[in-house]
Amino acid sequence: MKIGDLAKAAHTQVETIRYYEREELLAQTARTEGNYRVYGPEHVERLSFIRHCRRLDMTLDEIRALLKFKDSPPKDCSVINNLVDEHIKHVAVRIKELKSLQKQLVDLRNSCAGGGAVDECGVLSGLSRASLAEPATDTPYDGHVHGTHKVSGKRKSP
Amino acid sequence: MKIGDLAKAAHTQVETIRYYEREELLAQTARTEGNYRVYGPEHVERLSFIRHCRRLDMTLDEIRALLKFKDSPPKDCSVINNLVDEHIKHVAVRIKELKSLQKQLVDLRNSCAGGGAVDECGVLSGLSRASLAEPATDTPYDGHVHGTHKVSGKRKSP
DNA sequence: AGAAACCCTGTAGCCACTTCAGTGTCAAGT
DNA sequence: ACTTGACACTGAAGTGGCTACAGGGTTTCT
Repeated sequence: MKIGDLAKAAHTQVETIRYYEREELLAQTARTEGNYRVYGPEHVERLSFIRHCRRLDMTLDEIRALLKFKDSPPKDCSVINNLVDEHIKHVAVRIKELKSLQKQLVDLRNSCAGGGAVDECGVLSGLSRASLAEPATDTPYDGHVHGTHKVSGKRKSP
Repeated sequence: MKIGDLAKAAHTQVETIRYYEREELLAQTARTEGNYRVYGPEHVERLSFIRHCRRLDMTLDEIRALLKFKDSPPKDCSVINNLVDEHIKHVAVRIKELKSLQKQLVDLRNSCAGGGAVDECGVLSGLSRASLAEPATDTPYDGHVHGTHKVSGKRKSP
C-alpha cells in the first residue's frame, strides 16, 4: 500500500505520516521504482497505535518511550505503568486548572449588569481590578499541561 | 521605571514584555538617553490586565479585542460579553474532552494484571487493540482548544 | 495523449513565548 | 579612574505537533 492508503487506514493525514518518519516514530520504508513509500499491515498497526496515544494526549516523547517498550519489552511492566500514571496525573491537574478557570470566567461574566453601557458592565473593570489585586500565582508551570486553545494554522489579525 | 521593574510589578518576564511590544499589545514607550524603555503605573495596569487575561487562557487575539474595547468602549457591552461567553464555551468543551480522556487512561491503567510481565500487562495491547477497532473519531478540531502538555522551551531527545 | 490524482522533497508557518549570542549602559564598590 | 556586576538592548532561532505550500515527478483513468 502507498502512503495515501495508509493514511486512510489509520485515519491520519499524509503529511503527518511523513512527519512521523522524520521524527523516527515510524522507520523508513522500502520504496517503489518511482520512489513511493510502500507500507504493509504492520505499519497500519503501528501508526494506529501512535494515533491512539495522541488521542490520549500523550507527547511524542512519551509515545517514543512506549514504542521502545513495544519493540523490546522490559522484564516487568512497571515502567509502562508509571508512564501512564504520570500522564493521568498531568491530565488531572489540567482538569482542575480548567475548572478553576471556568469559575473565574463565569464570575466575570456575571458581573455584567445587563444590557447597559460598558461603564456598568463590570467585565472589563473586573479584569483590571483582579489583575492589580492578585499576587499573580507565580506558578513555575513545571507540569507539562497547557492551554485551552487549539493551534490550528490560522493567520494573525489581517 | 525600567523594564525590569515593570516585570516585577506585573509578575511577568522581561522578554515577554518586549514580545508584547512587538505584538503591539503594549505601545512603544519613551526611552532614556541610554535607549532604555521607560514605564509608568499605567503600563503596570495594562500589562497586568493582559496577564490576567492570559491566566484565563485567552489568546492574544482575544485580548487584543478586549484592549480595543478598553481603549474606546462601544455603546453596549454585548460584544464583550459575547467574547467572554465564547471563551467560556471553549473551556467547557476542553474540560469535557479531558474528562473522557481521563476515563480512557484509567481504564487502560486498570488493564494491568499486577506486577507481572509485559505480556500480561494489557496496557500496550490495550493501546494497540483500541486503535485498530475505533473509527478514530475524525474530529475536525475547529474549536480552538488544545492539549494536555505545557510547551516550555525544552530540547528534543539528545 | 492528456488530464486528474496521487506522490516526492524542502521549506515556512502557527502560537506564545523562551533562549541565546553578542553588545551596550549604568550604579556601586575599590 | 577603574572594575565588577547587574541590568538593558537587538535580532535570530528554538519549542511541539503538526499543516500548508511551492515546485516538481509518477501513475492511473479516460
